[in-house]
Amino acid sequence: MIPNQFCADDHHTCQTMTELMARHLPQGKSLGRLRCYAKNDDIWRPEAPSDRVYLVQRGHVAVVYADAQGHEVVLRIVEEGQLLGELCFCTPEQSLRETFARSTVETEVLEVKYSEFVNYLQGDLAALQGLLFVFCTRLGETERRAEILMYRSADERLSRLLLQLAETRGHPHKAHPGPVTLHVRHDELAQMAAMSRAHVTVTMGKLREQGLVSYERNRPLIVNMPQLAAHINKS
Amino acid sequence: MIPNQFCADDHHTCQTMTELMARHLPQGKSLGRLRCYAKNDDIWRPEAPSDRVYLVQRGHVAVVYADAQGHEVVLRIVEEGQLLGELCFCTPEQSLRETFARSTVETEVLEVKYSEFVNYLQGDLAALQGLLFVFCTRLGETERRAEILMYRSADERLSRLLLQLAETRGHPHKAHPGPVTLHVRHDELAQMAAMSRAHVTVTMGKLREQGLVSYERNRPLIVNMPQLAAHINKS
DNA sequence: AAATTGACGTTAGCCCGCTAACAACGATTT
DNA sequence: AAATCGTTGTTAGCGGGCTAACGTCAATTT
Repeated sequence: MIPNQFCADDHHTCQTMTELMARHLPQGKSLGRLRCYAKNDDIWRPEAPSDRVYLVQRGHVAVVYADAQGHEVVLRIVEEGQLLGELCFCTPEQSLRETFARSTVETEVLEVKYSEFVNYLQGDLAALQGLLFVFCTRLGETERRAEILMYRSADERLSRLLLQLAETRGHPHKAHPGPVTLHVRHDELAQMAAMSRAHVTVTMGKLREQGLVSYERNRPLIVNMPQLAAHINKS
Repeated sequence: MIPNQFCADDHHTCQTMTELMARHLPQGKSLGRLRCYAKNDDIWRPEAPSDRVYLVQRGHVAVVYADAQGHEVVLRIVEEGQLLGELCFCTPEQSLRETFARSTVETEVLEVKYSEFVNYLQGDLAALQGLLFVFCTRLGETERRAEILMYRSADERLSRLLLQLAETRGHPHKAHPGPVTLHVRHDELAQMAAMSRAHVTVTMGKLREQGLVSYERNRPLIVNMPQLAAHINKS
């Protein structure tokens, strides 16, 4: 009943569980409809009703908030196997999304009507557990994101962001404990750390000089996690 | 089964539900133990195990993160009737909290061991629904907080923060739609908006000149919500 | 091969917000 | 009444990060 039993003692296992649950959710009943999007397509726009949820099958989706001036900030990146949508039972069908959901690469999603999703959940206790996992993981990530943004120096915000990204979506290097690789551009980092792209490049350059990260043109970013963690605790 | 049925179409109703659920959670079984704290007491510290959850009966609790230099940021304010604790099933008993929970006024909390909490949830479907509500509300608030922090100008961050606070914990003025009152100090605003206290005072002064808020020494803060919302959309 | 595109790199100048320090004022304590 | 405390108000000076505008380099397109 309570997901605890499925869960080891680290957060990473929990996140894996979340993805598994999400994968199992609708496929048994062959719910929904498969949709494909090219890079930079909008999956929804602010004026769209939030009457459906999505399961990302392949690719990445950024949830983006844009203010009146068109200033955009990335609220979240949703990856393969994860749920996408306002997962809130308080503001269902009638209300509007107030964000963009935009594919950052070529992406396939399974689109499920909200009412069908709810029906499915009602009949399946395991699905409810899965949903608890999703909320749990999302909340943790979002709190961490907010924590990062409260730091005022660019160095600190960027270092902390890289650490979080490395922990949540980094691919470890063949059994080495330290470095993990990330695929992320400077302008994406800028939107996530609330900095300008130019200053991200400058700051990343300094981190590279210190050996905390390494990257080159068209090479993945390698984050040296233990050293970066140490850097944060004494800056 | 699905909380949707309990829930009207606005977020405020949902939040009320959350509090009601939290109130009903453990009291039927007389779980836990009542504890009292004076102002500025620590309910937990970073090195404490996260083996229990709390229900705030009276008062306010701030969840605070402090880095190595003692720089403190307020992650959340938990109010009367709300759940306090790492509500995550992934990192239970063994792990440590990495934050402070500190009463901002005289506070009473009901302390419930994590294992008892889980037992209770296993037997009570309504409690599980309540938990879903809690997650839902928390996630929404936290995302909004992160969104606020991504803005770079002090004016914008502070305006948006005031609007959020007014929406989530403002007391409306006798049937007037516009202004709501808040009890919050400048240094608290500073910690939430990631600014210095001095600059909060300066910025608040400007907002006051424009008639968007009004306050005086030892008077509650009055936020003029519609005008403030308009101010944001054209700054 | 040439042109175009997309991403990283660099710099000058400016402005915002921080630090630090102190003043003003009300409330509470002694 | 005097002193202390907590909160808001104010300012000078400085530094960090932004804007804007370019340059560089590799990959892709034509």
